Amino acid sequence: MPRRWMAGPPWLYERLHGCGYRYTLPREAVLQVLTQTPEHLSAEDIYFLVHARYPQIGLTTVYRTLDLLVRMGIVVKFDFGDGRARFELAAHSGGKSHHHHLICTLCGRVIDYSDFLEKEKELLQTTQKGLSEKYNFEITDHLIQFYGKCQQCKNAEKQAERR
Amino acid sequence: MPRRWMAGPPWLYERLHGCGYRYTLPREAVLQVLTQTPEHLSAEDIYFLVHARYPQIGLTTVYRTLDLLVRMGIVVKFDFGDGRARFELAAHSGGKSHHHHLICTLCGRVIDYSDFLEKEKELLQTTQKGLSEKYNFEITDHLIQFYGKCQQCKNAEKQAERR
DNA sequence: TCCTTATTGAAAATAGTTTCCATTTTCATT
DNA sequence: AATGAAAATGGAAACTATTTTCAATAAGGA
Ligand SMILES: [Mn+2]
Ligand SMILES: [Mn+2]
Ligand SMILES: [Zn+2]
Ligand SMILES: [Zn+2]
Repeated sequence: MPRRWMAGPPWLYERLHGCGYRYTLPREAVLQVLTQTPEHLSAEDIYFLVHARYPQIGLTTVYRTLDLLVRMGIVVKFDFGDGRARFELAAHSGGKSHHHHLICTLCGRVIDYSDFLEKEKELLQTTQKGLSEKYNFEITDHLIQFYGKCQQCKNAEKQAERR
Repeated sequence: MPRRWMAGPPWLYERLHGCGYRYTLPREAVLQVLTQTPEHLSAEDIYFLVHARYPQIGLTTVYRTLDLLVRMGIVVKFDFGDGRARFELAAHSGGKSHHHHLICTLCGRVIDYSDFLEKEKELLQTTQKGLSEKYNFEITDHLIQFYGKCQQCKNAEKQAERR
């Protein structure tokens, strides 16, 4: 494995070492892919992109690396309901800032949105406070997703009707 | 297969026939299990419960039946992130009324809650309207879930610390 | 009752992810 | 720079929830 020291973001080395982990090429490569694409990549997507430059890196290691990065809070894992996990760089690690997702149930397209976050935050605070009091449940995370039909699929549907 | 006609709710027969489907023992049995347990059962859970009374009914059929009931809107399918789907009777079919879920990330326990629904509805309406205008996305469904630590797991944690 | 067709059950297939384990690599210590 | 203990890797095999296949069976209209 070629040793190209610290071609990745400098904080990665610090971050890994701070947690007692080692700085390795697969970790750098996976993070690089996540940094360069704003899309919601699956483990396999990431594997292909990593593999294009570093053919020796295996799918297993990509899975392991993603798991590590998620546990370290550098990467966020999503489930859009199509049976494969999706990964996105966390906001504070250079990813897109706080947002939620619109998911087309017809074509699987995912749209990031960050409108109405103030209103959302309001609900979340009220709800979190109320629920933690009522159920003594300590809320650490939340998931808000909208499902529906995207513009493209609506158009395609109209086309089909017209014929 | 013993024929015990319509031991299930009378509307099931109508509902199935209305859609061109047949009234069968597996369909009745699966629905019965879902009616009798308010929990969030997996397909396998349901299979075991169905199987206890009707050993000839197979897991495949349980999956198929659940899929059918979900498509008909009689049953709702959830994903709590543990890799297996969960099923719950839809509100208008005799299930619990509209609610969301608190999920303990330590023990997997799921708590139903239906507080703050007014505030939630408010957010949903604002968001749905705004997003459908901005992205021309037609929202048909939403998912709101909270993750965290349940009371029992918090207590267990304290116990562990104390020793 | 008869006949068409939907439904079923068992086995095999699928697909994403995880585990196993022998080999390689990292990096703190010499 | 060399050493060595521990961490990390990659490929194969295992795992697990779910789906597909297909021959046999059952539902229900005629
Ligand atoms: Mn996103
Ligand atoms: Mn519920
Ligand atoms: Zn679409
Ligand atoms: Zn718990």
